[in-house]
Amino acid sequence: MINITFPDGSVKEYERGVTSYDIAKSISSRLASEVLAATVNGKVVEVNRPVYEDAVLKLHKWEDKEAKSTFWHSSSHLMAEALEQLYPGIKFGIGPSIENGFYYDVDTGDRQITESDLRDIEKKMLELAREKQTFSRKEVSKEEAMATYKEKGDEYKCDLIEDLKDGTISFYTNGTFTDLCRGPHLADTSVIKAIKLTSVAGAYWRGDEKNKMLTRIYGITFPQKKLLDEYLAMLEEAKKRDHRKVGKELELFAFSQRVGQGLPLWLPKGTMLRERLENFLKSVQKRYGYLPVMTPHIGQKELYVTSGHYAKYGKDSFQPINTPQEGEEFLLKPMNCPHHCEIYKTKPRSYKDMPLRLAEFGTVYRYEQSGELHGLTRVRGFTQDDAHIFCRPDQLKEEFIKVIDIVLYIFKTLNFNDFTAQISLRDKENREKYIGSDENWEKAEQAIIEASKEKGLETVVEYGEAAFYGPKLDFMVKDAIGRKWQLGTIQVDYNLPERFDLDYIGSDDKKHRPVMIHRAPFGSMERFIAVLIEHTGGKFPLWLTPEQAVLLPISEKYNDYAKKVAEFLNNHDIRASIDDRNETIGKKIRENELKRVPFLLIVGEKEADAGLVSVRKQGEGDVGAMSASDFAAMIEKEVNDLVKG
RNA sequence: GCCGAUGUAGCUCAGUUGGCCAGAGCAGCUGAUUUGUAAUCAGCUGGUCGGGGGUUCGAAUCCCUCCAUCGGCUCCA
Repeated sequence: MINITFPDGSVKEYERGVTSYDIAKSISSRLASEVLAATVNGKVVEVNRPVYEDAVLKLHKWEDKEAKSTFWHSSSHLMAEALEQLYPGIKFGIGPSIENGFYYDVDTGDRQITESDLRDIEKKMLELAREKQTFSRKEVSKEEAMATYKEKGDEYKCDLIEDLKDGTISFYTNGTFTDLCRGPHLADTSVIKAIKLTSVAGAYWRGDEKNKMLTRIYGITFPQKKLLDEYLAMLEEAKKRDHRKVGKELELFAFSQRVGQGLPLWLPKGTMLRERLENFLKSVQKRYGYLPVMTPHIGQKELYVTSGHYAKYGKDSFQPINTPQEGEEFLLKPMNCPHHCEIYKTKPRSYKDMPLRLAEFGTVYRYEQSGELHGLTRVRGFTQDDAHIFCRPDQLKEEFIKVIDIVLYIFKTLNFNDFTAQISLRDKENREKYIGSDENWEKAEQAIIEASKEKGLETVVEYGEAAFYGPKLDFMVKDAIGRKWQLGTIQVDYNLPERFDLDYIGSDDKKHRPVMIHRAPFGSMERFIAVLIEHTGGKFPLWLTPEQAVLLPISEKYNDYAKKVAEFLNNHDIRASIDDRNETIGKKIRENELKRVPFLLIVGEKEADAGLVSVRKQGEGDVGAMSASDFAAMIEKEVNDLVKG
């Protein structure tokens, strides 16, 4: 007999070799039918795997992420089986579960799978799922595994086996399909009730663009049809918040083929919103002792040769601008730091001047790959809310902490609660990719880790994600459909001060090298606003929104009264306009609601006589009549509360 | 850059297997209406069917090419 410990701490005795399924059944048959995977002594396994020793057990139903990943991983095997039957001779790469579903990378040879084929594959999968195919596990030797795939002619699997250790290799078989796989899997395929293959895409084998491109088929499955419908409905809802769609509807920004790919045009309303954000950050930065600077949009090639960026990105970027002068070359600036370094050098600096914090909303240009451009989140011309902090090495951590404070304050004010903080360090194996001394890297990495810890930031550490000149702390936020984007960034740099030969005179009257921190709390205005749009669905906080209130006269007779009220509100710094079109009040309300105006002020005979406005609040409807000055006071208070937060 | 898809009026979309001057709704303009909390009515204007080339008696529709957009991959100073 063995002892099984449950999550609530209770312990029960079972026969040696009992399966998680049996255990679930001993509790209730309903539970047994819902259990998809189990964690036994910290390892996720299939429910039909026998347990031979005392164990801590957790049974996973659909709600658990362990169950979902098992479910989706098994679904990818099911899809592979369907593909193999529909396209004999197809070769397989990898087929993992992902955050929402699964994919499988396949090499279809001469044939091509396109989106129109997905329905047939889904149908085949459902057919196979209904067969109640079991997933059976078989441990194999490396030699045997290799032989199997050599015979099958599947070079991708051979490539994978190459990297595996003998004795850790297993095959899983469901129906006619056998796959090299660590598992775990579902007990059988019958629980897969709803299937949606979502898209086909190209993906390089092993993520390396030098390798062959395989066909990646994405899909998602559910144990109930209802769950799939809900998922699809949720995606539809998310698409309505897409910043590209909302940006067009609200006339915030636009693109023009003639201006060029990835070069946004800011429309009046978008520009005003952006200016408000800039002013907000400027006022915060003023409190934190930043000094504003401005630098040109171009710089001599020599500037970037000095910074090292030319060697690294020169070929893959916008090419130099030539002048009538023979041999003279300028580059569009891809970042502001070199210019700021030159500002640092305009006069001798003392240790007493440190830290020096130079801030600029600097517009930069980067030739991003055409396939990578995406709305406002990935563009070729954008404005960084940039600043460079030049400080003494002993001030590094403190300065870093202050920057974290600014980022957190901004996120809080704008209600970005769901972010992740990522510390990006060097790739442990490939240290030659980075420039700068080992010692400086070590110091910088430690400073970031310690500063984050002191601020109580929950962080994830990613190795190999650092910039080539230094480690960084990034703040990532998800967009409407779950894609992660980097917003705020804080980066330590020992490299540029070296390259630009920056120094300051210390208290010992000797020259010392300052440390540099690059930081941008928003990241870029473009990307930040894109994410802000998707988070709010275009219903911006009152202090940011382009139009805070629109006056809606019931008929032309009340236009004059509306004008008077609007003037009064404008004098109180409230952004109010009049919709004096010759339309019904119903239509004006509808259209201004669709424009996400927070307050609609309806004025007709009653209001004009009593000197009031009838207030209709976004999302709440009619909230009653009040005087214009009461309304102004209400707005003023709400704005102040939001910004001071 | 790579794989796949898409591109018809300012916007959202119809347009059957190639075949009469390419359609609708919204927006815009003109007029009527003077309105009480999510679409008043009528008329009019608007399209080199993404650009270029080809096949054909005939192309929005088929083929080639370029551009842009969308979903991924790679990249992201």
